[in-house]
Amino acid sequence: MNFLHQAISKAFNEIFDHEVSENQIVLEQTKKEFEGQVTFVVFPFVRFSKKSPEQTATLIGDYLKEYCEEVADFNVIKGFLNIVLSDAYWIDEFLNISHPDFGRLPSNGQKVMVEYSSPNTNKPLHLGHVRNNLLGYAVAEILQAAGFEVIKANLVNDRGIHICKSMLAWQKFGENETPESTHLKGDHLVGKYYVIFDQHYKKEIEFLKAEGKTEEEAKKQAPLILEAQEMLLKWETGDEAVIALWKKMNEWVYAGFDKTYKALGVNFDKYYYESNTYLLGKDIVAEGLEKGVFFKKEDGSVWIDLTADGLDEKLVQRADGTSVYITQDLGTAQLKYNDFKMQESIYVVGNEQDYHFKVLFLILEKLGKSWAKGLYHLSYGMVDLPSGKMKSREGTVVDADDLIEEMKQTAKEKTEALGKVDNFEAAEKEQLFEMIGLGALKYFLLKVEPKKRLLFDPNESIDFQGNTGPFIQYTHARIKSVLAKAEKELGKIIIKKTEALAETELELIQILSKYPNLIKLAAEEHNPASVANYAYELAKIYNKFYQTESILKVEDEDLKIFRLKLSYHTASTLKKAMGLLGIEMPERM
RNA sequence: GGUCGCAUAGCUCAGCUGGAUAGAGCAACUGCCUUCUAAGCAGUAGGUCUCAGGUUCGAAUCCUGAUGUGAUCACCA
Repeated sequence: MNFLHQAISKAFNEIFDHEVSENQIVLEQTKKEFEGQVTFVVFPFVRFSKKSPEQTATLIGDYLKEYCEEVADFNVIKGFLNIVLSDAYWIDEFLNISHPDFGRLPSNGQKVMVEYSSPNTNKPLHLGHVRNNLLGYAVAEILQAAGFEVIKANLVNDRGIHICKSMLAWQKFGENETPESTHLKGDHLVGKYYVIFDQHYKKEIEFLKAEGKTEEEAKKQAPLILEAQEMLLKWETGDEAVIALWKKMNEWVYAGFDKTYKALGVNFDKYYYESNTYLLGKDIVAEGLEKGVFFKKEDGSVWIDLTADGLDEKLVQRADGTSVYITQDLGTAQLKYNDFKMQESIYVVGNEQDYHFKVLFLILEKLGKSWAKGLYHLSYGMVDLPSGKMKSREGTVVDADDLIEEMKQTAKEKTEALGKVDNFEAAEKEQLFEMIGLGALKYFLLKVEPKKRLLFDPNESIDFQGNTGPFIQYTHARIKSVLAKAEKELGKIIIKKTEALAETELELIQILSKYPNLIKLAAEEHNPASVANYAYELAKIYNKFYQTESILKVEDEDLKIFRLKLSYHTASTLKKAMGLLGIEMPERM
């Protein structure tokens, strides 16, 4: 639409003798109820034109119609200049869409890291992690499509008191159970012992309280927690038996996670392990002290004063010299940068840690790290149940593996009920159920803006109709089915289309031509939801087209080929867009 | 209590950087399969965009305040 900006700018110059730069001119899409495709709102400019809005718009319209061959007509309603572009223009636009590289933005030479998933190794993944994984993956894919070089990173939280709890419980009550002996996924087995720990721990607390201790005392003095803490110390000193147990159980968890990751279709280029990074950051603490950014209290603990920035004083190193959470994050941030020298670094982490990241980034900035401005916390809302927050101890978590399995099952039931897959091979059926089930789940989680909290009702199955993944998948399969019947024609080169474009054809070309800009915006905003919503819009418009115009049965050969090509590019754009969300598209369903 | 989010149809959500009569889906109701896949299409009904001020030609959108709701304010991660 560049030519319109130029022409309108020129029009102001020539008609009203006033400079209006091109970037002051905002064009928007014309509302459906009016004629035209592009609207220019003249209200902000009437003070230059010194004419009524209607007159201003009409004068500009006349100018455009005369000097722009793309402008076929216009109409003016109040201060709105609605511009009708010629069919020739839109056909031309369609040829752009047909280019094989359409929608893949050229490399911008920028490197970005997306850290996501970052699980604890003491329990299996739940629905909240699923949202995190899907968001991280999608954002990474979108950035890549927008021309960035992307590194997907996973910072595994593999050490600490939580894993010691599982280890201890297994040691005490596990009777040498293994994933093999129990046929449990490793992460679930370890998670089981995390729960067992908690149950025994609670009993001990009750016991101590019965002896007259306060809740707080009881929590600190329960033998199990003391033993777990002792185990952590042994781990830190490299005790062989503890390390061996730790390795064994972590391996179980990783094998389990790998399955879940695979089922979700996510992947990583780089793993960081907290057991390797938890000691990092002390150099940075020293650096901060030297620069006077940090200060030391009498007991030897190190702090930063952020009260001038509206935050609090924050501890960055304990009196005994050990690291706290933020210490290692400072170190890890530096490590990541040293490894990749990326311009941007995104942390996909829930909004419960907003404050932490605000502090982390601010500290790095105060330390004068040139790369600190490229840090970004992609904060997303929690996934809540109707009963409130998910709590592992109360058994109200929605387990990721269970959910994936249920989605496949539901997909199977719904698909078989429709009776369309009776002639499918068994393997193709299975693949299809998986695609549809996961498509429904992923779309459900990604169509909502990340920062908004999400409500999931386990009693109400995720929809397969309307604004859903399966609807878009269905549209794709439908197109593929038409195309399969016209393979010969598809090879033919376009297109002399002389007839006027049908309304739905025009709408399709319009939305398709917006795809590259959509990718750019979605990348800037780190927002997969806009890609999801786009795919839905596109599918909806296509279905309208499909319903109102015939494709294979039209007499006119040129028109038929045009519509086939239009269908083809719709399918491929749907597939591309949904691919960025990690959603696969079936050839038939 | 301090700080930071969020608030749009009964429910779940869009709303393109301030524009025209605020849009979808689900749920409800009505039509459309001897015609390219009905997981579809077309239609009816459903709104004081939480409230009150302000900014301006114009506000769901920006500002201030209130209310509701969530997160956070650990020498946990």
